[in-house]
Amino acid sequence: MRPDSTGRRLEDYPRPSVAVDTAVLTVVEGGLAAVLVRAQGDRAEWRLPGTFLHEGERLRDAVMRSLRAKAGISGLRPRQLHVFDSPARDDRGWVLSVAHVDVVRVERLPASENLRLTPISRLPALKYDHREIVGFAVDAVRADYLTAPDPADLLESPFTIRQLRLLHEAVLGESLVPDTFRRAMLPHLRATGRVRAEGRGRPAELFERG
Amino acid sequence: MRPDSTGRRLEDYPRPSVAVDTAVLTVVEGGLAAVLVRAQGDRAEWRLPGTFLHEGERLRDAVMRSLRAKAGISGLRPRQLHVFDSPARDDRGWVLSVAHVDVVRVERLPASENLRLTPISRLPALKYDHREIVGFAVDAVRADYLTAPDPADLLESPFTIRQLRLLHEAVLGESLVPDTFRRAMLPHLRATGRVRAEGRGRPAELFERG
DNA sequence: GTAATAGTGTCTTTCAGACAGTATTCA
DNA sequence: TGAATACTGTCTGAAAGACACTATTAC
Repeated sequence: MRPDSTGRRLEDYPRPSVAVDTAVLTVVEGGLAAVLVRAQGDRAEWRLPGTFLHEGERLRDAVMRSLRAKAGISGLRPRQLHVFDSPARDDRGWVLSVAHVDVVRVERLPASENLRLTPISRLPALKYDHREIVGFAVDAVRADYLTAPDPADLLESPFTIRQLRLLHEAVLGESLVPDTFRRAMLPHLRATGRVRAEGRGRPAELFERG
Repeated sequence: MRPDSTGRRLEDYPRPSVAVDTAVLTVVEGGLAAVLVRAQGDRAEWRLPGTFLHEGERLRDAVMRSLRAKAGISGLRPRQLHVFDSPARDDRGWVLSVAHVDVVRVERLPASENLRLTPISRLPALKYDHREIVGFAVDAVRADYLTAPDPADLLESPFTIRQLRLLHEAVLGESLVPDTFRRAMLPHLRATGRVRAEGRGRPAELFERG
């Protein structure tokens, strides 16, 4: 390798281990929930799925690999959140963690002994700074759901505006005014002309993302 | 060091070099400008100030150190933007760059042969992915200036609302409606009771961040 | 029929933008 | 005095929230 502007070569610099840790969020029972994993031997220590970066690997590829390996999930669109860099954050040594978030449909989560889906309001103690990562993830996803209809593609298309509103209420953790929500979302939706009955009452029109 | 859950030890994992690169932004002549530096021997290659992480060093400390060493700036509040991770982004080897932004008053920038202040609309070719970093930085700073009065503390306090508006217009790169701007900012300001004459016309009331 | 849900029309409130009118200073 | 800038008050239009009314279904 070539020397840099200070005359030193790349190998002369200390190098941290770099990990990716991902908050996988989904919606269950009217609210956001996070996927937690635990190591085989450890009954109690829950954490977010993560892994160390492989040689020359891109961060999003490492995220996908860790989700597949640790949680059996095929990730979709991991999004970078923040680098956690406290020198003492990992007792094994100097480890930087690049936190990510990915939002997936609950049906894509496999059942497993070492996997757990927990509402974000009732998270257990998590290893490292993983609780903080969930906080970053929730903020990021909620910000997205303020403006666009179901940006994480959680709803099967087509859907009714009621389904869409219930989903947004679950993600945001607060109820929305139906009138205002309908008016805000209609410009971003395309009407299919078809309708679907949901229990009692007049069947609702079906829409697609526009 | 202790082995991790897979039985491997930290040193068994490949480790990338980790750099920090910082877009230092300021306001000159009615618009945003970025600080560019060049290495001693290189007449043409401009880049953002940056450095490699030292052993156990925190990212913000590395940013402060690089600004002091490469540009003679005492940074203020560097903010993390994004990790650039393309394996080919640095021809010296595998280098991750954690991009940052810091906003400083133009008076704090020293004059130097190897330092240049360039309006963001007329950036020259930059090394690595540094042009993209400036883009992230500009977006982040503009988002801040949409809601709060001078969040980067560029204006000496106290200031008039006209001064504040001209600053926000410079940062955002667009003119603002004076009436609306005044109404939006007043709740976040504290009146000092004093006034200041700026050329002709009725002197303007002076405010502080509230 | 009644209850329940979907969708439409309209009223009120709020706020941004426009603008007129007043206040205060310099030339 | 007139020009320039600061500030205040009011009008208009757009959008959110509230709510009444109609439409369509299950029971």
